[in-house]
Amino acid sequence: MAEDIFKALSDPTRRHILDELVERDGQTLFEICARLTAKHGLGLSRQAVSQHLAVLESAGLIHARRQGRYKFHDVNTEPLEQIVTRWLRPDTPEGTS
Amino acid sequence: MAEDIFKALSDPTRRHILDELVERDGQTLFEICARLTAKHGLGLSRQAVSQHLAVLESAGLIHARRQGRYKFHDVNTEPLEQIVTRWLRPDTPEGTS
DNA sequence: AGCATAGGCAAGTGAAGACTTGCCTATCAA
DNA sequence: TTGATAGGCAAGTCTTCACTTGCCTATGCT
Repeated sequence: MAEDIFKALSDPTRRHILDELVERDGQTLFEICARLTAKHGLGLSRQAVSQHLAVLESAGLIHARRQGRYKFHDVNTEPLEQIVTRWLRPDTPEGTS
Repeated sequence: MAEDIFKALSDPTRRHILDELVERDGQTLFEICARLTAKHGLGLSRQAVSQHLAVLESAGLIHARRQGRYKFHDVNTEPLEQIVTRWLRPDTPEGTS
């Protein structure tokens, strides 16, 4: 479960999606598709991005909230702190910002 | 080049190798093999570990120094700071510990 | 010299995963 | 209620990658 975040980060497209959501939170699938194409030159199908979002969500890196026919995606960078406490600052008592 | 660190971190064995080297720096290939088997229950061939070390080195996460017939491996966690500045603390002026 | 140790190179196999295609469901507006 | 929009599901393809196997080089010891 905690190991899923590394699998999630291993794909460049998923990292671009994270970049995109950090810059502008709460985007829908179609918005993310459009911005990936426009800003990063990635010609991806909607399904491809949808699957990437599923991976990111199961890793806990984003959270999706449904609202009508829209589904908004919010980032959650908190799981990334594991990387810091695992290798960068191993002696940190697990809860220090 | 900077993106290689994510590919390097995507494999569980490579993460265990990092754990091992953070705990005890400067190990040889055979030492790492032995400790992966003993402490993590991984039955890997020497080549497998060697290839993992190559990936970690090309990602800049470890540095190898040859000495006689031994080759010692040292960790370098500095590339991991990119993850922090990319998503966790994006406004950090790129050089603040 | 000869043998053992420490490591490297390269081709082959098998599985994981990124992406597509085609079809289906749900919400909203006219 | 019809049509358009936003999203989901389930194969199928094709590439990447982890690992093995077999052989080769280099250093050190006796």
